[in-house]
Amino acid sequence: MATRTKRPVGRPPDELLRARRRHELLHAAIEVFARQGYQRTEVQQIADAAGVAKGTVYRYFPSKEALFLAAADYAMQALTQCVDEAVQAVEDPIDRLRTAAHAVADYFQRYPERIELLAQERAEFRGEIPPTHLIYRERRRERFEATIRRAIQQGRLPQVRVRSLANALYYLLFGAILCGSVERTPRQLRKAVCEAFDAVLAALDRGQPNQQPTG
Amino acid sequence: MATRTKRPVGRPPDELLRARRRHELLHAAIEVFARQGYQRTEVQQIADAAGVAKGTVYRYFPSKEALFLAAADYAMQALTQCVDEAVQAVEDPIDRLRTAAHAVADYFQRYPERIELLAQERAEFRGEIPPTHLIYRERRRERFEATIRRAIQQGRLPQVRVRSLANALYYLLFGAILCGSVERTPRQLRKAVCEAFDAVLAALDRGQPNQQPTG
Amino acid sequence: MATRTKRPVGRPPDELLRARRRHELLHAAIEVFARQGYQRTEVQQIADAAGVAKGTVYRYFPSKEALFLAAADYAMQALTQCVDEAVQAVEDPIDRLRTAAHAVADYFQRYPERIELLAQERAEFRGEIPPTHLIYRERRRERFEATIRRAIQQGRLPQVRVRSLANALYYLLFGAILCGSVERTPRQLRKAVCEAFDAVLAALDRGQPNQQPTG
Amino acid sequence: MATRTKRPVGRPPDELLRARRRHELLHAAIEVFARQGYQRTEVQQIADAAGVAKGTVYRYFPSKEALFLAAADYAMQALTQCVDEAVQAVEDPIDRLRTAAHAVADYFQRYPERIELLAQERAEFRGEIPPTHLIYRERRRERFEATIRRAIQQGRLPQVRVRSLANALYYLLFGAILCGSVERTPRQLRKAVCEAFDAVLAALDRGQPNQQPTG
DNA sequence: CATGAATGAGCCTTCATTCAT
DNA sequence: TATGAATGAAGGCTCATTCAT
Repeated sequence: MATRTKRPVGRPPDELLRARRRHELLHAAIEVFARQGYQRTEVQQIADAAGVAKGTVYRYFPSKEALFLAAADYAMQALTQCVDEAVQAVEDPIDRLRTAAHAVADYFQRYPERIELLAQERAEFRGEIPPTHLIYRERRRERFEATIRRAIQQGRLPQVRVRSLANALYYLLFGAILCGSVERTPRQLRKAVCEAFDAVLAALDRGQPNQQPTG
Repeated sequence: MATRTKRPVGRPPDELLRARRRHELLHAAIEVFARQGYQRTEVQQIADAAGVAKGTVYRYFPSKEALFLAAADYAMQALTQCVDEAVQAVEDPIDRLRTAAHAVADYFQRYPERIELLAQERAEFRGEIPPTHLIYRERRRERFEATIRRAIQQGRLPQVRVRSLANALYYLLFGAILCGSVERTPRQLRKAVCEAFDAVLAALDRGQPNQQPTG
Repeated sequence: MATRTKRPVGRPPDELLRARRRHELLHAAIEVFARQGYQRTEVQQIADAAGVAKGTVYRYFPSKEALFLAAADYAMQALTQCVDEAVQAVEDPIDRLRTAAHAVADYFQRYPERIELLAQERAEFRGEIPPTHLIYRERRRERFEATIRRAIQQGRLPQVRVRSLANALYYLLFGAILCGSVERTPRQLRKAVCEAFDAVLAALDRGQPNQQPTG
Repeated sequence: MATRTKRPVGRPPDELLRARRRHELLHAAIEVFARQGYQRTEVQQIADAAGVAKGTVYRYFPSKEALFLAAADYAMQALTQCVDEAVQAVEDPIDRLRTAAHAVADYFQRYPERIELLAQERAEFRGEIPPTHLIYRERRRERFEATIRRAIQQGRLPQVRVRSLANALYYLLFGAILCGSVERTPRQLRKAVCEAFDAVLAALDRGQPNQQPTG
């Protein structure tokens, strides 16, 4: 009944507006969740930060929890993208590893709050959902291990199990980010992460000198 | 009202009782906080787990927060002790490092819940207090770096900055514990942590083969 | 934006459209309010049921409350009409009473949800407005009591106060509808209402057998 | 662990206190729910009326809904008791019926608000739970129908189906209470209910004059 | 000292209503 | 005129903390 012309032929403007606002909300959420923690954050504060009414938040995300997880996912996706771009043109496997690590360090120097999202996610939702960062790790694992395998084949890295070494480097990076962000400025964080990673990489590397210090 | 244990003339038993109950409360707190997370845990649940009334909890700890921090501190202290004991008799520096790492892995295999305490502490109280584990790290840093320095002097580890290498190994261990505990049994966790650490250590090590596999 | 039915020169069609839509909204409202209750019903649901946008509802009714009351009134008006039509040609006073009661039963067998409207109206708006059904009762009271008076004069009903008997029969019918609708199918409801009313009527009736069982 | 002497031997005081407060809460709930309706009532208002904090309400009833239903049940139980007591010593079946109806009228003259509870219950929770008053009706049905059967056997009531007549009288009473409470004082309500019931009873009654007007 | 009933601030979520397009 | 995105007041329920017994 009733002949309603829903969504006037071309609908982009609506969709775009909606996407933009969703984006704004995510950014506001990252900012506030990161600064105050999940539990200490009121949805009203995020609404304020985004310049909308509280009810509007719920038009875009069904719950505070969903908003948080979307924010965490957004942050991890952005990180992944940064790393992918940085690594893209790098051929030498050892360089690739270092470049990737430095891209991570750069990212968190630029968005230091987002580290907290990882920590929050783990603490609040452990058990219910697998941490976002581990999901993204799995998606990249194949490529990551291939790089390491190549480095070993080229005699650049010692002959240890690829999986173990890949895990170790991931753990090192992850631990450095989490620990390093405590009582450090973003700049110091970046330095600490790079130094730790580079130290191990340098120590592991045997030969063919084609690594230039980055940063 | 009938059989009430009125304070017996000598005070000591009271002191002992109080210490014992505090101990029980800490264990109950670790157990429940670790299983459910700080925010999702009600003080009543800890009281139940400890077999006391809720009010009693507040006779031993001024607040839920203080109880949590005391529990986290307790867990870290126990970990420190385990590592100290394990490392005590080991002379060879590389062995010392591996032994320490394995002691950490053993500890968290035995008390896997306690990993959550670290994560919770970071997420909930970041900014207000420095994480317990970093405090304990600082206390042991001197000794830790001394071990590494010795290994380098003996030519067992490559010549990179001690501080950087020490940090890197700490980050690696910390990251392995935190990441490794997700979707793994305590046994698998231990294996993953040891493998990652050993892989790096083996890769770093130059020479004098005196490492026996532990565990 | 392309094919928009701009107000055609003569206004009538618009008026008709408006009336039709108002009608559709009332039906949708009856349906949804009856099924879910006033408070549990969202205006959006009625808009959906009517196939219009939520804002449109407010172009026809100033508030949710007004919409509900209009719906209840509509239902009672339809009932009144049914009863009036059924009773129109019936001469014998006892038959008129029975016919009226059966018309009510028929109506609610056909629109069982509408019983809920009566219940809802009473519960939600008591005190603010007199229940619709009592308003309609007052309008018909004169005629109703005249019928009873006639039956008494004809010696068909015992000599009790007309007002009391009229009230009693109304209460009986009203109570039967409200109670009878619980855990009964519409068909069973009709049967229960008719049986109860007929039983009393038969018990009251003295003589001149001209009642045929209806339904 | 910990040898706690829970509930000091005799526990009456606690239990009594709890029962008393539960009682107070029920009365406050009846009062406020009846005056304002279920939805328009805030739990805080009931807490205020009972002189306790909001949290305390939730120590006695798990939810607003449960509180309401408990209140409705309480009111119906009290009604049942009043009727039982009034009817107890009455032998003559017609008298029993009238006495019961008058007891109901008396009860609602005394507690006119409680009528609203019945209306509210029906409106808010229809479908989820059977109305309290119908549950209590079922429990008394056997006795009620026995009385009517006896009256018929004694030739005091006409020979119509017992079940139908019992239902009819119940509906009449129920309808009278619900309709009669609108725009009437408690005193007028009582009068209207009694008159309507007595009118039908008088009209039905054949013979043996042993009914004295009550009230 | 231990208890656990009472407290009340706090917060997520809903949804009637508005209004720019 | 119809739309539906935005608004923000409202309220049920939780739970850390207190304190009379």
